[in-house]
Amino acid sequence: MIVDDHPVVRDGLRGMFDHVADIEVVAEASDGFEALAMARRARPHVVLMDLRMPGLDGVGAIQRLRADHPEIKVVVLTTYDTDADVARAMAAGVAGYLLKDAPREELHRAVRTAAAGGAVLAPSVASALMSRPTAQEPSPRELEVLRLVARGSANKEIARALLISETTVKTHLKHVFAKLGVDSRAAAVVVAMERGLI
Amino acid sequence: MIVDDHPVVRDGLRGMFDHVADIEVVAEASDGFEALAMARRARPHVVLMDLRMPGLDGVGAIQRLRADHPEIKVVVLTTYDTDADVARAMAAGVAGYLLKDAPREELHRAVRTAAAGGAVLAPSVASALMSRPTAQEPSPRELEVLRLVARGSANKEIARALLISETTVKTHLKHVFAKLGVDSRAAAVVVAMERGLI
DNA sequence: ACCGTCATCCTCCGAACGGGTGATGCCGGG
DNA sequence: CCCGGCATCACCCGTTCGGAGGATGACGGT
Repeated sequence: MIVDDHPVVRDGLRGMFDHVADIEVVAEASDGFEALAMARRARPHVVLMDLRMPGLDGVGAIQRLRADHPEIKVVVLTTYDTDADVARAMAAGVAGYLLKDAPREELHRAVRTAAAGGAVLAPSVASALMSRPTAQEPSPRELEVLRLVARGSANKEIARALLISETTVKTHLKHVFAKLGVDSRAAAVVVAMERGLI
Repeated sequence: MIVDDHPVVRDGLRGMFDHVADIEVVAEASDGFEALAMARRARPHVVLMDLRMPGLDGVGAIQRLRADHPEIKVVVLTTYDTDADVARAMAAGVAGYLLKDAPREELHRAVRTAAAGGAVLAPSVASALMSRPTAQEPSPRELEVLRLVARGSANKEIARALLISETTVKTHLKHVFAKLGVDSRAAAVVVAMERGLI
């Protein structure tokens, strides 16, 4: 099954599997909700899933999909390989993570490997997983503060918005700085954006 | 002609025009340089061009393409509609700007319109163009300062790095804030990243 | 029962930031 | 020729940040 919100990509993928004997495209969906509904009926062995989609996004869809149908293998096929995307996909339990610049042979191989119970990772994704031994993720509350910082809010404003004291805001930010390895709010929002945290 | 670095997208686009009588895909390219070489031989009427590509990117390719073959119409087909992307594409003289979530009918229509000398804009792109009457772009020097801010540098460090006084750095930043409509360095880097300025 | 994480709060303080006002020189377009 | 944008610099001043200490309670897992 193919899940992607771009008609162009869906057509391209279907075409790539058109003349492949051992792979059949049994369904297509353009967002997460549609994917769940289609999977229930079509019962695919493997799902090729984009991550960034309107409505229910890829990670949410994967979580529900794997809860409903643990036997279905999910291979992520996306444009981005940011730490946050990769980490969330891995946590959701995917069988593969490929980038959209992959050639058709790699896609064929990935689907077969996944169907056989194996795992497939794009090279850049593999290295992204390696290069984060101490990847400290900010807590939900810390991210909330960070998002307001990204909007240009001062600590005092953030305190008012979140109904906490300014001291607490500063404490949260101190922890965020430590976890992101920076020492200023400007650098923090840049790192957070690059990692897809906000 | 189709220009996109993703094989999946190229296949999808070719498939979309496969059974369309009045449109023929005469060439494909996976980056800007290849696009220039192919255009010279294939002489397409219309080029569907992605913007973000390895090597020579879309805007650079469009500029050279229009210099060499002014009669060729270029329609941008990309995932993003950031101000900077749209503005640069428009400045390069494109006949259309569509997003990759466009349905096939819209693509057909766009190619026909472009071939006939018309212009096609995705709705969100049109509104992006509208919503910037006073879109003040920071000057090169100001962007240089902003990039260092995004690295987390303090004004004093920026001054040392650029061999200017701290006062000058603050002046540049003051102007950047005014142009971006923000009042803090954190918000400035966010806006700059969203607009593709840094 | 204990330890780590999260979330909340406090004080003190120097450095950094952002706003205001003003000035100089250069350049290019009207 | 003059005006506006750019780049450079100065001084003042109030506010904000970020660092360095600490502290408390709640929760969840070992």
